[in-house]
Amino acid sequence: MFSNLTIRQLLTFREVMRSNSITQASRALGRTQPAVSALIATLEKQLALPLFVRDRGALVPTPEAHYFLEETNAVLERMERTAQTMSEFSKLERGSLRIACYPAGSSCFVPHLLSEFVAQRPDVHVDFMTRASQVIEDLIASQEFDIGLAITPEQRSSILVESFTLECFVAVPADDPLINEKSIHVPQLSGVPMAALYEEHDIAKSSEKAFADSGAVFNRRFTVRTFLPAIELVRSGACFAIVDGLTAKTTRNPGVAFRRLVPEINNNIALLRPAHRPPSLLAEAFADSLRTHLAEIAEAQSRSTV
Amino acid sequence: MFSNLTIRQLLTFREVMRSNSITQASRALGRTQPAVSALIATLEKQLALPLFVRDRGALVPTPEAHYFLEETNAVLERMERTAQTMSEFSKLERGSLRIACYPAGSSCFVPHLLSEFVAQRPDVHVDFMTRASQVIEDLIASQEFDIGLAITPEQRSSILVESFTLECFVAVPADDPLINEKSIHVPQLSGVPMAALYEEHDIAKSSEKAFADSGAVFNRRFTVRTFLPAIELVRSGACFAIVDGLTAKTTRNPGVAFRRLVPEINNNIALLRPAHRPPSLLAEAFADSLRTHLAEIAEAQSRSTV
DNA sequence: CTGATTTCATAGAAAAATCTTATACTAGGA
DNA sequence: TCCTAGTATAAGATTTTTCTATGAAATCAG
Repeated sequence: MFSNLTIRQLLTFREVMRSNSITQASRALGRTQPAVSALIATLEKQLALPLFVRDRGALVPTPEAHYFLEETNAVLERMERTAQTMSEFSKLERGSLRIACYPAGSSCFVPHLLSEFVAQRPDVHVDFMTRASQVIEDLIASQEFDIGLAITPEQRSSILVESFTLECFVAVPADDPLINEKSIHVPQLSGVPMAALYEEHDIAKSSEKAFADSGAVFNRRFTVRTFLPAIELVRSGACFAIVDGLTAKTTRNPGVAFRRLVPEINNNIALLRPAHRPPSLLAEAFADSLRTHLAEIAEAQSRSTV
Repeated sequence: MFSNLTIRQLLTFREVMRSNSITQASRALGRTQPAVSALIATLEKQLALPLFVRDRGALVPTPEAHYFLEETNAVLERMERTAQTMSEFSKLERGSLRIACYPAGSSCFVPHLLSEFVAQRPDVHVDFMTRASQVIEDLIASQEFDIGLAITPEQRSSILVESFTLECFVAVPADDPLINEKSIHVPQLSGVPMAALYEEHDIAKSSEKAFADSGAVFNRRFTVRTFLPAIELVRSGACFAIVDGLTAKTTRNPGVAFRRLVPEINNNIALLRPAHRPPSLLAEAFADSLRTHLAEIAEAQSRSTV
């Protein structure tokens, strides 16, 4: 019914109303006068009413034209705003990003990347949530979050998983003699007080198994939920800890050093994204950033292993 | 910047979002599938972002597409409403009409035409005002009203005047013997008590002059501002009155009859419209109606004169 | 696993819309 | 009366849109 109306017509009409002249409007729009003349004529035919009365060569808008101008302005303004927003979307200057992250990545790694990512983008909104890895799986599967970082989960059709293998490190107090070792062998930690995650956690299980395999005694002195407090315990000299690679990589505590463990314990973490739904450009971009940095860390660790 | 976007694109996009399929959308829109496919491709290029991800042949909208759909709906709805309104304008089903009318036309003539005019047009709003003829001139000249009906004014460049000459009639009580005359000669009213307008009024002046010219005595018993009360005075037998043609034509009072006056007194009334401004379609249409009926009355009277 | 069906994309041709150039007409000012 | 400024119209060129035909990828039924 009105699908014949075009934005072009509205823009032209608005300009003609502004200048009260077809010739001037044509100049302002960079077109010729007959083009504008024909366009207005078409518009009048489509609306089935005169928009201008030609009074001695001049153009006088009818009351209907004034009404139509108001509507035209409303439509064009909305279009302009929309186009602006879409352009910001495409330039990644606007949008929202929901990120769910497991504790090890939440203290430093992801926040650091995030702050870099949003630095030049004042209109990007971020919803950042720290949860246990198992919870993050669900948050991603249910599409409540765009990007998740967690311990690599089981394969699930509702989640796209990109896994990275990081190595675990030993957190050593700066004033401990072991600080001079390049690598620490499990037997060297036999009986030494340790801070470790609760027993069900992969790293804790792997650690205890490594000790058992080496015939060493795992002296669990502290059980923690995340490695953050563990680092502080280590710093104070109360214990050692076997921590995940991300924590080791991102911790900046002068009282604690990280040394490689022999045999190595691996820890798989993954970038999670909802399947069955295209990502927003922004999510895509930030996922790129995360992916790149995770790959870099994994690469650096595996290289130094060789 | 966005002038390349067309309503057609928005309509097509909306349909594709609705059906989640280019093929179905093309069917719904009565176009071919490649046309829609190309149109969406163009749209994605213009917005510089993907709107759909082709997931195993199916079309899955991106988050940006969902946002764009909301904006699209808002724009299209507004366009639809506007087009609807403009269509109603063109069919004279909607609009507003400001009418200023002098007293003689206000009691019956104009209201009657008006009610007929708006009968099938529930969305037409009317602002009707009764004022003295001199005031009406200004209301029209200042463009506050679209249409005026008043005693014919002096020529003014800000007012378009269409004048009609009506004849004045004698209002006779139904029980008076003069009721049997076809025409009443001025001398027959000599000394008879009369109701007349204030002395400055054209009709009053013409009447007194006619009496003077005939050597008859004008017995002014009542001075009134409008003829409406005069008619009632006549009905009660208190007096006679010489009233304008419009009042005579439109009064439906069984106690009063109207007879032609010899010699005749003319009364010029005019349809007034603001110059330098195009009329709304509605004003134009109602002016047509007024013009037609006034011409009819004038014609009928002048015919019977012959 | 294979053939049929569905869906989207692409290419070239056809059709439609839009623009430009050229020209005519009108009104107002020197 | 001529000149200027404005709009309308016509014809040809250009651009955009659409259609037909076809190919490629995925789903589905057997």
